[in-house]
Amino acid sequence: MHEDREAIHKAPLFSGLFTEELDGLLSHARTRQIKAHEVIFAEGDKAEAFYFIAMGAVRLYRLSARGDEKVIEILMAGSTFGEAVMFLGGRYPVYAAALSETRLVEIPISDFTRTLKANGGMALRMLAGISMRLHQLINDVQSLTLETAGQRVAAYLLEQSPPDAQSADVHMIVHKNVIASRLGVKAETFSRVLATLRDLGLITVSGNDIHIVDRPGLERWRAAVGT
Amino acid sequence: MHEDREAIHKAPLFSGLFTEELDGLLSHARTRQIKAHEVIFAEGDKAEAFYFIAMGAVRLYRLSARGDEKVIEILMAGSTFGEAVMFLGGRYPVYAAALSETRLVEIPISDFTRTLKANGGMALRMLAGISMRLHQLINDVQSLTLETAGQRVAAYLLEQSPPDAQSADVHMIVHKNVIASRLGVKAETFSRVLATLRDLGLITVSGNDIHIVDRPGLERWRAAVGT
DNA sequence: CGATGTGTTGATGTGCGTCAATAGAAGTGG
DNA sequence: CCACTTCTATTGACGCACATCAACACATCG
Repeated sequence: MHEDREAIHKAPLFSGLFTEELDGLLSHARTRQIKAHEVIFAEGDKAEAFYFIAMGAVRLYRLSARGDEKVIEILMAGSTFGEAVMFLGGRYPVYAAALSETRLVEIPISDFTRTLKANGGMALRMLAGISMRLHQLINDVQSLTLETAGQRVAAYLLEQSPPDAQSADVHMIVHKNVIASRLGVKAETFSRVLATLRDLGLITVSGNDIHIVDRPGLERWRAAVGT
Repeated sequence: MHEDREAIHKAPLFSGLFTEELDGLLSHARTRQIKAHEVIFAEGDKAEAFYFIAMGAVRLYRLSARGDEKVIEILMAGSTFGEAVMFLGGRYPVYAAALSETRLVEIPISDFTRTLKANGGMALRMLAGISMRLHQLINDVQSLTLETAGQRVAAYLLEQSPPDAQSADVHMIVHKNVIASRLGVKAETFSRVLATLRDLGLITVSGNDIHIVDRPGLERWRAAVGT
C-alpha cells in the first residue's frame, strides 16, 4: 500500500503493530514532499497530525519574542515527531522545519488515537518514547545551567561516537549553526571550541567531518575544564 | 482503606479510576513520613515505585560532577512524581528530596502497570500528564537559552498569579535559593532582580510574600528589557 | 564571475557568576 | 526569655565566559 510502509513498521513506536493495525493507522496517511527550510508546522498551530520522516531531516525549534531561535531537537530519517504533543490541548508547542529536502508521512491524529486505544502495548511503547524525550530534556536543562559551552560541545562529540572507541569519526549532516543552537551556544563559540580542541590535538576538522583523535583525552578535557 | 484515598482519587492521573481499580492500585501502597531535606530517591536508583504527595513539598534535582545542584521541578501536595520515568530502563533520572516535613504514598510500579493495562483511559491521561511535563521542559530550555535572568524571574512571578489581575500576591513557600535554582539563576542574582523590581515600584517584598503592585507593568518590563 | 550563504577569527562589551562581608531570621539550649 | 549558634538573604566589588559586532576567507550556485 504505502511506499514507506516497511520503514514505518521499523520505527520503535510502531514495531509492535500487526499488519492490519498498521494498515488502519496509515489508511488516511499521505506523503508530503518538503523543501529545505520549509516550515512544516508552527508553534500554536492546531495539531491534527503527526509525522514520520521517510527521508531527510527536521529541526524542532522555538522563537523568542525578539525572533531569536533555539533548536530543541534535530530529527533524522526514521524518527517520528509531533506525536508527543497531541495530547496537549491540540496545539504544537514548537516550530518544525525541514533541514533539507525531506519526505514526510503525515498521519492524522484520529487514526492514531483509534489505533492507540485498540493496542495497549502501543500506549506503553509511546509512554516509553515520550519518557526518553523527557529524559533528554532534563539532560539539556542540566547541562545548560551547570556546564560550560565547551563541556556541552564535548558532550555532543562524545555522544555522537561509540563510547569504547579510542578514536572515531563524527559526520555533521546539518549546518553548524543548527547544531550550535541545539547545544545552546552561538555559532561563533561553537567554532572557537572546535578550534581549541583541534589545537589541543584532541580532534581534527575537515569540512563537516570531525575526527576524534583522542577520545579519552576529550573526556578528560570535558571533566576537567571545558574551556 | 488508605487514609489518603480521597486525596489520591482527586489527582489528575487517577481521577478517572473506578473504586475497585483504585483499590487495586493502592493494595500494596504504603505511607512514608519524610523529614525535611531527606532524600527520597537518588538519580540512578532502581525505580520500583512512584509517589503521591499527601502533605508537604518535594524538589526534583540533578547534580553536576562538581556537586552543583539544579532544581528541575518543585512539587506540592496533590502531585505525583516518579511515574513519568518508570518506563526508562527502570532508573530514576533525577534526585528527589523533601523540602519540608512530608507525607508520601508510595505505590509499587507493578500495581501501576497492571492498572494501566486494565484501564485504557488511564494510559491516555498519563500520556497527557507526561506531555505537560515535556511542554514545561521545552519552555525551560527556551527561557534558559533565549531569556535573561530578569525575564525568567519576571515570568515566574507572572505565572504564579492570575493572568487578568491588576495586582496580586505571591507567597513563596520554599526557600529562595530553591526557587532560584529552579529558574536557573544564582540566589544572589534572584535577590538583585527582586530588588530592582522593588525599586521600580513594580513589586513590594516582605519576607516570603511578594506583592505584585503593577502586573501589566511587570509584563511590559519583562518584554522590554529583563535587566 | 558576481552574489549569496556559511564558517572562522579578532576585538570589545556585558550579564551574571564568584567571592566576601554583613544583617536578619530562626532555631537551640540553658 | 535571653545568649548563642546556624542558616538565609541582601548588597557590594570584581572577574570571566560568552555574546556581540565586525572583517574576512571560502564554498556553492545561478
